[in-house]
Amino acid sequence: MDIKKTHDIGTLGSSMKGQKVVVGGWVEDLRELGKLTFLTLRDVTGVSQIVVAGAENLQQVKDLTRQSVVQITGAVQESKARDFAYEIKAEKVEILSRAIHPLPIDPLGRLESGIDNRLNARALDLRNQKTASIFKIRHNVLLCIRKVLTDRGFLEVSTPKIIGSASEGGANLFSLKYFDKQAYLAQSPQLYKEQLTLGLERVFEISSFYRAEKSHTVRHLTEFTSVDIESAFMDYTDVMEILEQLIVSVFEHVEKTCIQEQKNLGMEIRKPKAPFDRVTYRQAIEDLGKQGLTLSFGDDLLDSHLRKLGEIHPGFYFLTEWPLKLKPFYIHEKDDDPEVSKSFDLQYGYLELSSGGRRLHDPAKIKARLLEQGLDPAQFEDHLRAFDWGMPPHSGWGLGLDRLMTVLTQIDNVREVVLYPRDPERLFP
RNA sequence: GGGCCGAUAGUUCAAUCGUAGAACAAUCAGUUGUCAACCGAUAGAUGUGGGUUCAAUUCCCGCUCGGUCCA
Repeated sequence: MDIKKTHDIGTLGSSMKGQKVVVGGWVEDLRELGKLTFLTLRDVTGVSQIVVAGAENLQQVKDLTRQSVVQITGAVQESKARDFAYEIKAEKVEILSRAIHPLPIDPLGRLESGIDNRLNARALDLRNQKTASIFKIRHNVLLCIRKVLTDRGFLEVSTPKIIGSASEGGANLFSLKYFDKQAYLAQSPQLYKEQLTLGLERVFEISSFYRAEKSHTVRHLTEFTSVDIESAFMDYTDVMEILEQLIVSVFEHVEKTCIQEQKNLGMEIRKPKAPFDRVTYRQAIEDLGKQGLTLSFGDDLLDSHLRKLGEIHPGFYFLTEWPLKLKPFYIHEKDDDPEVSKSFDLQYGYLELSSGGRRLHDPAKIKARLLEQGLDPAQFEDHLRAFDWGMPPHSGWGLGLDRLMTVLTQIDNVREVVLYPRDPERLFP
């Protein structure tokens, strides 16, 4: 049987009256009126109405279920329907695949199923135009990120996800058996991307990373997508600017290109204004002190603190110059204030979207910091070797793509914006 | 790991210590212009183990699963 479509539904129009077409798609809805049946047929490009008449064709669609796959051969004609400018009068109806009934969720979303049911039937959930819109937006976000970074002279790279030693200290790593060796799943491309600056100067990676944290919240996943950049000859303020411009570009791009998706989601994307506020850690704890939350220099900011800061600074802002001791071993200290680091987080309200900074490039300093943090420099031998081969001063950041998606789409739960999310409980599908 | 909330029909919800109700979906009948079609009929459910009670879906405890907040 020939399954060649002559047209995608989105390419049809009322100007094609009388033209014979072959279309294929999923039965979204069907209305039987005795000697006449209307089908609403959807493919990935759009939706159309099919009119079925005649004893033989009616027999074909008599026990047709919603979401079944059909191929229609027919002619385009004018429609009297309110919602369709044209329709297809079916000459031949072929059922290519039958959907069972009942389906585990209502893919039209007329009755909105709970997230657990939808994730259990995720592939089907994508027939819901609201859900599909999220992932069309995600595609456009990725497209834009690649374009912006490429235009800035960054090269896209892929680093290993199976790693032989714990890259930033052992906590929170998934371990796995690698034949007869111990291996781990990478929680960040940090060490690799730093090394790559000495050969490629400016690199970025968009990839999944893994964190074995038993956090069950709307913003944590054990497998998440990270956008990472690392650049030689840039200070932390330079990569902050790149991040800021990237965020603005992403919002602008989606605002312009995803009109229908915004409609489907019932939301409007509004481009944020650059520059974002820059708030130093010292300023932040001072502000918190005024709100009755007393902190000393060196205290980490808890969720409650970040929420309060989020109230003071709604939207995007940078939280900069953290105490060095709160930062990983590879972060550079400030020249005039060695207690403070050349580091920043990009926040959206209370939500941390990105973390970055200037990195140490002097191997002696790195070794000292490793010891300070109770880590064994011998474990980092492979990494440290590269620092003797002409390691340039460099800076970078990692951006949580899934979290950015929740901000962009104004959706609370990060599971909504990931096709098959992994959290401490969910391993299937 | 801890707190709070929850688990009722395929789905989304309601109710009750004593016959568990609706909407959408389904099945059957009718309908040649529907478009979240209409119309009549039919069928379909209290997560799991224990306890209290004459009686538990309802109250209590454990477990499992989910949601959410915190660490």
